[in-house]
Amino acid sequence: MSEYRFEDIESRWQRRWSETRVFEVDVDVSRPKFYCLEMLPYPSGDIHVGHVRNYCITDVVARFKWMRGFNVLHPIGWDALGLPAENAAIKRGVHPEQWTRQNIAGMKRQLVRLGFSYPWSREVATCDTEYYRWNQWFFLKMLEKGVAYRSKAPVNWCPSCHTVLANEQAQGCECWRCHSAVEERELDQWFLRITDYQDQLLDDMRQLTAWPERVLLQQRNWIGRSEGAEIDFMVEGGAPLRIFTTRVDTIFGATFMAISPEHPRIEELIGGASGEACIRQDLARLRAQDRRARQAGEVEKEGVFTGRYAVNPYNGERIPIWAANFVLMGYGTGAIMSVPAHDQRDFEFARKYGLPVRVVIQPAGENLDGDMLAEAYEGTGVTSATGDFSGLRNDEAIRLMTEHAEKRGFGRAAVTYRLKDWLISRQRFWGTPIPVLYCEKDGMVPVSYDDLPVVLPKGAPFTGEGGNPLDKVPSFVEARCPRCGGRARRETDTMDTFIDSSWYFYRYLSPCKQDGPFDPEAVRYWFPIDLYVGGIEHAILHLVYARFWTKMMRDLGLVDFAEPVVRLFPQGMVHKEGEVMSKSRGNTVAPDEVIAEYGADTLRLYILSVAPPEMALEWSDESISGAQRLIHRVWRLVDRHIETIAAVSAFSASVDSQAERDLRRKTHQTIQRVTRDIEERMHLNTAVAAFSELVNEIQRLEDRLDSESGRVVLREAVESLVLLMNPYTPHLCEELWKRLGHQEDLVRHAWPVADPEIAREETIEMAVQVNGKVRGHIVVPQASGEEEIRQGALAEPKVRAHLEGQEVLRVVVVPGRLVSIASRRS
RNA sequence: GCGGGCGUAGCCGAACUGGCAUAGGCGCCAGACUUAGGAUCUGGUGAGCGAAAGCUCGUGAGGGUUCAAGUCCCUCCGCCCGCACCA
Repeated sequence: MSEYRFEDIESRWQRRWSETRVFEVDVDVSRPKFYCLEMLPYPSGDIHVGHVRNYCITDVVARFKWMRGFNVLHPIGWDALGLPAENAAIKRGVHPEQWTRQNIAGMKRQLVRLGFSYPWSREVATCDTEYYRWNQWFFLKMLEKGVAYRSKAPVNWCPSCHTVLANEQAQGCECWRCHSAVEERELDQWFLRITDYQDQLLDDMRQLTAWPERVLLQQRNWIGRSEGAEIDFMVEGGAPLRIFTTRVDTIFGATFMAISPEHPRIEELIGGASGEACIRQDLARLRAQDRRARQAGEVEKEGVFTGRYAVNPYNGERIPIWAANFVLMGYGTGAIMSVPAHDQRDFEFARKYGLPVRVVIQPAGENLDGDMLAEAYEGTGVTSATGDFSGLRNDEAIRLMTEHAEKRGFGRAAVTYRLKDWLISRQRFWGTPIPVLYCEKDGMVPVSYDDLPVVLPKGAPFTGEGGNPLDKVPSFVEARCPRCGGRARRETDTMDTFIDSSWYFYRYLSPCKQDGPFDPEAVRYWFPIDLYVGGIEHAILHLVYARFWTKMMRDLGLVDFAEPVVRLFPQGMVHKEGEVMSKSRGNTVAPDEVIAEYGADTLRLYILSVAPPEMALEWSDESISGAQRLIHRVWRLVDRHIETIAAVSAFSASVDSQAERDLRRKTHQTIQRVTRDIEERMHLNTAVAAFSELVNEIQRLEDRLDSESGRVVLREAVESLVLLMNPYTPHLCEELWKRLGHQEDLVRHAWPVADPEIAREETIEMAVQVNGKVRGHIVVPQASGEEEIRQGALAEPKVRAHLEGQEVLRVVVVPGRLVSIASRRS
């Protein structure tokens, strides 16, 4: 009996896969393709079993698709630019590139050790100059089209990361990377006009039928499309003030206006007011309130009267203009009409400052009084006390009142979005240099295409102080203007690394291409991505950017479709001791130790068997022994039958004993189950249960299979098992396959096909219920008719006993399932 | 507050369109084989009652629809995730 030595087996097959380049693929129009993608990992150092889970899922699907005859692209690369490398440089004095390359080498070794089916010739690292040069190329294209632009704007600054952040990356006023509170700064920065695509990003969600609804929902919320109207209120002694509202139907109930303390016109409005100094002091206090708490509505509503009045264009009413902390400059126009009767925020504010509350929408069958209200009424109803617009259903009022504003020229229907343009400048070194120059004479000048790439310089000082190290490299900063040849200063901001990950899946198709970011022919063949597996935390960062990027490329004429990913599959997190496993929590389990003790196949099988891939998985060191045992059982099973099995010829003998029929049936049922579990349902864990059942069944029957035909059946069962398990435990299965006398690599071998005739049960055991309780079982032939089953059920002794003295009211026969008898005392 | 998800044995989890709840694994118990076992194999393992056949209860709680509910509907509880003064 031979021993299962996973170190030998796994290293041998890993070597073979590498030497025979078995996972390398090319465009082959004669075969159907499958593009199986996992999210680009950041090379932080060690991978933990959380990452491993992601890659196990795609590896099972990739190997399965191979065996189903697809031409499978399952590439991997590295999200290799970004802050941690630079922080490591500051801390330890290693260059970010060196740190990154070392980490990549280490992680690559781990991935190879896990036996994943990657075409390594397509490996891409975004810190390769040949990668990021295309970031620069895209940037120049976008600059030409006006998609990239530079603008001064209030932006989010992370004091700990020493750089600005995009809106998406500072949700809840917290830095997505380090969770520091971000500050607002007014800076000149580079943006991408993602807002040009906001409606497409929403509308094209219709195409994303294989994306989880919660991801689409998160994206919809983030884009935050809101339909309403813009109305200009005249300001006494000043220019009109524009507000945005979704409830123009309540405008007759506006009893004051409120503007953000940060509103650009605030100085003008308070200028010359009585008590100006006091007002200014109050404003300063409001502005100093914690930004996050203010945005989250956690601070009490406060404000100050500016001393000025506006005029409601619908009724000519004069209303005071207040500055209020609950009005945010970042949304709409930064000014609102306040309708306390119909908006809870306005209501709270009005009560605090004694401002009038006037009801103008009456709910059906009620007559609300502003002075009596305990809270705002925000529902639907009929307009009242609204002049010419009285007595209308409020949705109708919105339509008519908007029309009125348009006719009179003081307002119009308008749509507001929460999405902001993508701020891509970063004041850090380890990113793609933005390819522009600032000439003393010509101003901002793009680097010419011929001068790409603009390469990150060697020898930058990583001190952690004094801003971006790029600023301190004269050979980088000092340049010639491509237009006039005069002195120019190079832009030292680098790009957000989310740019790198917005299009890497195109680069995989032609990673060495010199004259373009990717080969259009290859895109035509491989795209769209059939399956994209990764963490849910990217629902509105990476995945919105990536969708935008493809649309932008389509508008550049580079691709002819709008959405890159057919099916998105967010895998569940791995937890340990009830918490998400992560480096920052310090509760990671490294695959290396597990592999050293159990082998890669056991780790893979365990991770996949314990929970469905989309659900959270609680890591447990104990239950891994279940996977280990299954592998040992399969190993020994093949081992003890290898000689008898190898001796039998292909299928010939007739199958006649009960044991033979039982095992054949189980074999074909298992093929059906596993195929469906992987292909249709992605229930990768239940397939493992099916493996166990088949092994159990083989062991139960093996002693009764020593005839010629028995050995044939046994061979079919064992070989099917090896084929079915191959996506999960490829080293083991390749080894067993070879021992079983085959030459071919398993990925090249066809997936087994079930014969439904063989898989079908000969007889069916059906439960018989009497008044909802199972009282007996009957065994009927497969082909029984309903009447036959019905008679059998009524004749079953235990059923008869329960029907004693009862009148049968109804008999429901569900063929193949059960019989349900309803009765009552007669 | 709004939106989404989840809640099944001691633990992880099965149960596709309503159809015998608890497949498979872990753990535990017993037995076999063994110099030995943390190896392997076999059997058992939801709760209560019972000598047994069997009966009753049982999918977070309560109600409903149905011949039949883990699954559908209503009310509530708990946990997780997302959004949140968005005008």
